[in-house]
Amino acid sequence: MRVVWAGRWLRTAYALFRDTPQRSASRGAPRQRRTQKDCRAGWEEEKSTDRVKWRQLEHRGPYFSPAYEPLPDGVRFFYDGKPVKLSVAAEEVATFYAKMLDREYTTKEVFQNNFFSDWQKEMTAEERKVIKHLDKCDFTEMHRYFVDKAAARKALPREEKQKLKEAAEKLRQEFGYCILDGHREKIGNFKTEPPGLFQGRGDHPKMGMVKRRILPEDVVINCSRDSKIPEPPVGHQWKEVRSDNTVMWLASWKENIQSSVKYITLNPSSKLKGEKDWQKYEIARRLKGVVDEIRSQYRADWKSREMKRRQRAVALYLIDKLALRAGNEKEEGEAADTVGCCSLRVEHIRLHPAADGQEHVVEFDFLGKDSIRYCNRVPVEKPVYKNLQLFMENKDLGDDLFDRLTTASLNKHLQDLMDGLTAKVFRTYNASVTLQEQLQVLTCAEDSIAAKILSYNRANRAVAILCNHQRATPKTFEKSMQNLQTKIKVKKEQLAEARVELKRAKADHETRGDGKSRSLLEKKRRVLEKLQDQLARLSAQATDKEENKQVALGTSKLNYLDPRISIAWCKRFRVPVEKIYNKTQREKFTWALNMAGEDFEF
DNA sequence: CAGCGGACTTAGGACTGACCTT
DNA sequence: AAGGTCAGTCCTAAGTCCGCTG
Repeated sequence: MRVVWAGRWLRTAYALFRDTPQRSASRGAPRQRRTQKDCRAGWEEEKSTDRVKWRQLEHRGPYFSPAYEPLPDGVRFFYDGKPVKLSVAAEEVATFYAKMLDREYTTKEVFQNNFFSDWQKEMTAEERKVIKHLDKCDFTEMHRYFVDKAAARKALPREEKQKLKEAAEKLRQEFGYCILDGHREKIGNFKTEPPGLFQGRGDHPKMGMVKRRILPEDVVINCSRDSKIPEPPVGHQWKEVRSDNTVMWLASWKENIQSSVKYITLNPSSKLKGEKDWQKYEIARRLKGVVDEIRSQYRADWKSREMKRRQRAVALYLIDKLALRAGNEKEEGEAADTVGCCSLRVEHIRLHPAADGQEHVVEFDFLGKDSIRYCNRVPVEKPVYKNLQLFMENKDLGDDLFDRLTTASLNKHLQDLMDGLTAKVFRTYNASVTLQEQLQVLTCAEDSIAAKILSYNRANRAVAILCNHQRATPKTFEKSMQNLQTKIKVKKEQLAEARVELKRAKADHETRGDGKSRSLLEKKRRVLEKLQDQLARLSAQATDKEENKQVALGTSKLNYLDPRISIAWCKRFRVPVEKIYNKTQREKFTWALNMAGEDFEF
């Protein structure tokens, strides 16, 4: 099987090269990842060509958040009604809290407890003796100070604002770029994360903990040996300088909340990131070629005698059909309680023999990534239903649904089915295929550009819904919807008026029949047409807005939809690509922009 | 050979600033 | 000038998956 797919891969790559002769020479196709088993003799070569990410890397290191500036004397903190002058360290942490005072987040008990306990660690022994309870602390004067400061900044005269802007631009020019293999590339995040209070999403056990300041002494620099090594800020030194060209990051440090590593990395517009993006979609396209076979296999496995195999087959069905995430295990108490497919628990599903006029309905209700709720009722094939029943037998609500399955074992199996296949590839594959199908179904060649864009957004929306990409209803939604409706109403009135005028002009022309009345008639006709056009555009906008209220389109557009599908669609239907992708998005998808002709098929 | 940490992708919300109206 | 609105940008948390290690 491997050999067959390698052949397919080469053909695909070749086809891509032909589309883009100008790029192929410099870029090269993404390389297929090979396992040692496949090609033992070629392994050394693979190591040098596949794992190596760059030959030259030079940059300025991260830009550090400015040192803490103590509050002016007039800004006081009160404990139990009395002003208390805090030590600098304790004051700094207090300002973190004070800045957030108006956020609902800070009222949560976990947040307050975590904050207070971490704050006490920064206090002097004296302060600890006095400051015993958070509810006796009064940060309002501090809070007001920061609010005023923000307002003052906003109210700055134009020239001052211009100066600030120029300073920021200078900083970006200085720190925001690196040289990678001779090319100047944008860096994604060139600043270290400033200290503050940790804000996890959902019910996070660590919310409110103090995220400490990052110093050069925490930072590992990664750059090429012969490059100009970045200078640490005066009086400081780097934790380490290394030259590891098998990784893409420029600098890293360990963060103190989860003790995970944070990185300074390239911007998505960079060549290296672009190549990886391309590679991701090529893997998804290879899945298209084998997905039928994989589907028949997991169907067969629903009847397997081996429980492990059955669970794997049912989980894979859910991942494929519902675009669920893999669902790695998480350490309890370290993060919010969220799940994906493999980590689903009995409490997260309910089985209905019949519901909504359909048979074998499974109701899902769980918190997924970012504690976004996944709530869905879906009819499934009977053997799936029966298997789920079986997996739930004699279990408690808190038990794992798939107790014999891990993401590692699932991915290992997938790897055997297709080189490079993992659970998340199904999401990419199904998202892209859905976009392509929906565009096909929804687009009318005769439509106006506005109507075509509405169709595009609808296709995009179908994917976002599949992937459960939600957003909070924008705070100004009601208001802005109302404004739009008013505009529509006004436009309708104008339209009615224009109709009357056209009629009048028509009658006038019929009686008079001269050139002047004709040109007036034509003019009225044009006005009417223009108004109709504007109304159609507004209505489309309103529909789009309403349907999009709680759906986030950006995530799928940026991460799941092969840009070549959209670009091909734009070319085929004469929609300017700028209507679909803004400047940043076009930069990210540069790799695809010239590659996809109008006949590109995912 | 599981468990863990590192590296990288995916994610939603906050913030910003350009543009428009009042 | 002030205030409102919105797209675009920034931010960093939270996933996935891999490779190393004991």
